[in-house]
Amino acid sequence: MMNTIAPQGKRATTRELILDHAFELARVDGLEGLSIGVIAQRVGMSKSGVFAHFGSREDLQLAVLEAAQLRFLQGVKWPALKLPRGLPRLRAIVANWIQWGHDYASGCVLLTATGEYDGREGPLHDAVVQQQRGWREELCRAIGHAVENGELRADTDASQLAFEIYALMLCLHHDAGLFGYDEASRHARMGFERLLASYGIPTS
Amino acid sequence: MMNTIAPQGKRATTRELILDHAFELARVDGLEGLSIGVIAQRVGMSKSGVFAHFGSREDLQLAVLEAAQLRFLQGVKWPALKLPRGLPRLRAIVANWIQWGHDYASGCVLLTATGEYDGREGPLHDAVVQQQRGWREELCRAIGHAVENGELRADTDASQLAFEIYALMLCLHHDAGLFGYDEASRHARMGFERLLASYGIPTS
DNA sequence: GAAAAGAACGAACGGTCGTGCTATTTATTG
DNA sequence: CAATAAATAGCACGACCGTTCGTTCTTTTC
Repeated sequence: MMNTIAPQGKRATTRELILDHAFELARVDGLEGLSIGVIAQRVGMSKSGVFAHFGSREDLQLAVLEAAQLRFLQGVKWPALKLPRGLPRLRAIVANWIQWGHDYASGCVLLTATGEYDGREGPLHDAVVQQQRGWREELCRAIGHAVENGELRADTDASQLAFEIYALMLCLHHDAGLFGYDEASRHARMGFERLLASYGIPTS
Repeated sequence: MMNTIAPQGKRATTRELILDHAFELARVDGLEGLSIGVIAQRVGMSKSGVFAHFGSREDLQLAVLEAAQLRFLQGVKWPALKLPRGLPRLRAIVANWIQWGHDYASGCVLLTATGEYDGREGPLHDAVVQQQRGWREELCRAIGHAVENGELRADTDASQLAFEIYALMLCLHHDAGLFGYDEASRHARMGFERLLASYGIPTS
């Protein structure tokens, strides 16, 4: 027989186990600080055993980056999709994002990665750019729905508002890591409310 | 005789030469990516020659961090001090900051450093925290002057506005590195104007 | 249960890292 | 110019890096 219990092959299972530990390491040391030896130690495997799952260190880094994005979407985007399009969903995205900032105040792989690869070339740079561009577009789309619903001013520049929301979240992570999450999240929340008030329909 | 030409001892001169090259390297690879061997190669010295100027790699990183801050203050803060306190100076700070984002779009040592050390411990973490805290306080002070002058609303929360300004600058660097400076600086400038409009005295 | 396939191990390679040493060269002083 | 001090070079060490390769152990297939 083949699979009595395991829902997926052993290969995929340990691969995810490796990625779990690699993800935690990358949160602190960044993708560039990842070391196959250290990962192997944490997982309880040999270096070559870990290495065999990814043809190279770079492929491992790419896999960790992808895993990080998956977790971000799971925590921020997907739950928000359950809410109706427009302002409710946009609010949910931001709320989830701020919560995400709490869980990962000690280091977010995605943000660290942009800092590590924005001035370089290669597959990792490209992956980061594509990831960031994609998420920004999703943000613009959510804003667009709110405009269509008449919940935000019709002349709203979606990319501008997306920039400003993203800015708040960046600074949230920045401050949460350095000064503490509580004050940072307060600032972020207030900033977002101010944004909505500014871009919202004036309640005559 | 001693110093015929050289305005300062040879030691200080080559030390600054080393820091120049190290600074450029750190812009791309971060402080954690600095390597004494690579620096020595660029400067045209031996590894041990470079090493002798700083007792350890960590001290070199600290020196680079300090040099980076010096340049930031030179480019952003000091020129703004020539303007009168209040809104003019605050505007100058932001304008210089945005310009700084242009010159260093390919990587800012200070920002990279926060990402590298916010989740760790040690002298570098402490130095980064102190640096960031100091600059944020300066920002709050500049905002406070504008409030005192009656150029911003009396109920302005300086730390909140400082957060929002800092957020814009963070996202400027973020986007400039990934998507290009021009659009990013447009967004940052518009965001700042919107902030001033929001916190400013309503022109009755 | 035997045979084939897959996964992990262990050792080793070439390379780079930061860091000590000891010379040797260069600059400063009397 | 000679003497002294400072600056740099050269070399070696131990540690870790990513990677390769052949072997061993475990799992799947017949």
